[in-house]
Amino acid sequence: MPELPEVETIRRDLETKLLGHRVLGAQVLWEREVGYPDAPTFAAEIAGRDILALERRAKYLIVHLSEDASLLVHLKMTGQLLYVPRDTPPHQHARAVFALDGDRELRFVDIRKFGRLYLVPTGRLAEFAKVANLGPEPLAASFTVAALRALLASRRGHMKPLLLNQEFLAGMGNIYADEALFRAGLHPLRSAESLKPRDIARLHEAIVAVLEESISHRGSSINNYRDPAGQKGYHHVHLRVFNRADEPCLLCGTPISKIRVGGRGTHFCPRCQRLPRVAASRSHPVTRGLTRS
DNA sequence: AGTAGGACCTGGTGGC
DNA sequence: TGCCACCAGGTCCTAC
Repeated sequence: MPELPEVETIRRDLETKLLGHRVLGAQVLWEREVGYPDAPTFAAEIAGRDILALERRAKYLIVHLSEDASLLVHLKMTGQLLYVPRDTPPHQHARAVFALDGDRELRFVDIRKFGRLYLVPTGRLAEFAKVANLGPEPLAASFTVAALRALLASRRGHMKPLLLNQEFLAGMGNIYADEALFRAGLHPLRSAESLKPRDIARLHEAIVAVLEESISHRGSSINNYRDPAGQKGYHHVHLRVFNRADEPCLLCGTPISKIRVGGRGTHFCPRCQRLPRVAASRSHPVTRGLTRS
């Protein structure tokens, strides 16, 4: 599941390989993965453009091209962008192939067909709905404790779904939401309005730390994530709660709990991430038992 | 504004 | 061994 650290790793890798090169042509193998414009137009329009820059916004990879066009890629759960020699045998799950100068190809491989490609005018990128409604970047210098406090001031509801909301904060997914809450000592069902200044400061530190640590390990490969060379990241061995249900907490030894929150598998330590009694009875009457487990 | 549930998809897994 | 139900999750959509 590519989240911010995985997409950032891909961006950095591809930047060293793609800058200054040209897209000779594109072949769309599964038309529904092209979100805009229609697939034939997409393929025709991208041909002949030079690659000027690579940017990441939330979980989107943005490839800036010449003549006022940008390619937006969302990998969703199983998407991969593979940079390979042209004579590499075809991938079974390739959904689009971009021919590049220099006998290379960029292949968009996506087992589950959830990923999306968009080709939009660079000048109108900011108003493109997918980008326009995104919240702040957690690794930007402007994302301070005060900024997080301001974001939280107008929010209610549980912390886990809030961290997954891309309009609240851009780039967190299921893995790093669980990891950040663990690191901050906050229960996933903790209500946003119940956070004290001390909690917000810890959460801020936790969000930045888990994302930066993961980037330094080239992301987490729980299932399908691969970098442009087809290699796994190695941060998943450093995860403290995600995918560790029933295993001992690394801090206190208590078995990690797994519950469903907002329809998502959610991992936490019932001892290190206690739900305050008041918040428990007010926001979620059944959760008091969960803190014991 | 929030919550829930369905839709989109396929591969892997566990039960029988 | 084979079959099948079910699960995984990012985002969008609808309904409440």
